[in-house]
Amino acid sequence: MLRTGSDAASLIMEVVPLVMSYIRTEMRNQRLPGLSIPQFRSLIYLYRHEDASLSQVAEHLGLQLPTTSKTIDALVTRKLVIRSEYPEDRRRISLKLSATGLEELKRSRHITEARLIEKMNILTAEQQSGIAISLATLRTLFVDLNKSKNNDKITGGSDG
Amino acid sequence: MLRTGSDAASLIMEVVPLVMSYIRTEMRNQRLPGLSIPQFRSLIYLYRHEDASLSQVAEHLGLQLPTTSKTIDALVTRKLVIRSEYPEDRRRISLKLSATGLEELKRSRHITEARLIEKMNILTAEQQSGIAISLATLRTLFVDLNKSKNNDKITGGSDG
DNA sequence: TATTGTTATACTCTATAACTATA
DNA sequence: TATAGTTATAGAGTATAACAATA
Repeated sequence: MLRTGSDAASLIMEVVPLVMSYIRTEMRNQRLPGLSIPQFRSLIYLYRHEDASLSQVAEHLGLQLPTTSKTIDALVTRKLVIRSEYPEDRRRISLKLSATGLEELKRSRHITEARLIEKMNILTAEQQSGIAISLATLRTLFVDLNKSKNNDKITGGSDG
Repeated sequence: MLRTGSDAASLIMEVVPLVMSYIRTEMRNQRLPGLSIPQFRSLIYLYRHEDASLSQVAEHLGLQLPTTSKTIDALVTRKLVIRSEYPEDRRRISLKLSATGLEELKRSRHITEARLIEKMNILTAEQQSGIAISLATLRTLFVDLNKSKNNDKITGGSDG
């Protein structure tokens, strides 16, 4: 069977919201207040990028600045993120994970991922591998959503 | 490189929200009021399942009944969906796409998919094919979210 | 009693517009 | 003028609880 970009696009439209719905429900069902998905994603970004600015977080998340500001604000209130000044450019803020934030990130990630891993293990090793590779490829396509369009072939994902 | 269910799960947590964010923005940026994602998904379901009940739609979408009720209500108000009685069981309602709903579904799908297809076409044919296969596999894992856990190996996707 | 669906209520996510402070 | 971020406001998406109608 020949599959084209159109098939892949159609499946993205169908499957991504489906899986998203699952993730959202899982995260909400954790005990302790838990993290929302944007909160969770923000923490992951800050885990990887020390001293990020709000704009950087917003761009990575594909959200507007006010939306991101509120999201981060909630995390600061919960003491999961530390917001401090950035002397080199006093318009900017500097964001980083607190020790508590790191713990919460690990805890939350572990619980939700555990359920996903169960599901993945229903699949064969080849299927799991194919999914990992495909998702890494998609990540390269969709990171930095607001950036320019690159027309070269992409060679799969790195990072981790 | 060996990839496990844990790699796949981790990538799902990272990439699915990323792509979701892209889809949401694209759908919102269409001219004419356009469809929200749950509305869009509801129409797709009704396109495939004539005379569905509200519960069936809710289960497919992985949403609670009141949430789904409101979503459908908006579609009925916009005359994209026809809600009628179901004489065999008068507690139920019968939902189906109107002619307008079908048109709107096609239009909305076409616009958003066109952007996705552009992105897919940055990739090689093999990458596109791998993504399509992986997503079809994921679909089989996540459809009917509230159903029992099946422990057999799954053989990829059918349907379309 | 159990099931199907709606209404009431509240909270989160998201956006745009208007604003402040800094460059 | 331009950029970084916040505040104000509004709308959509989601949930739980309480309810009505039917089985």
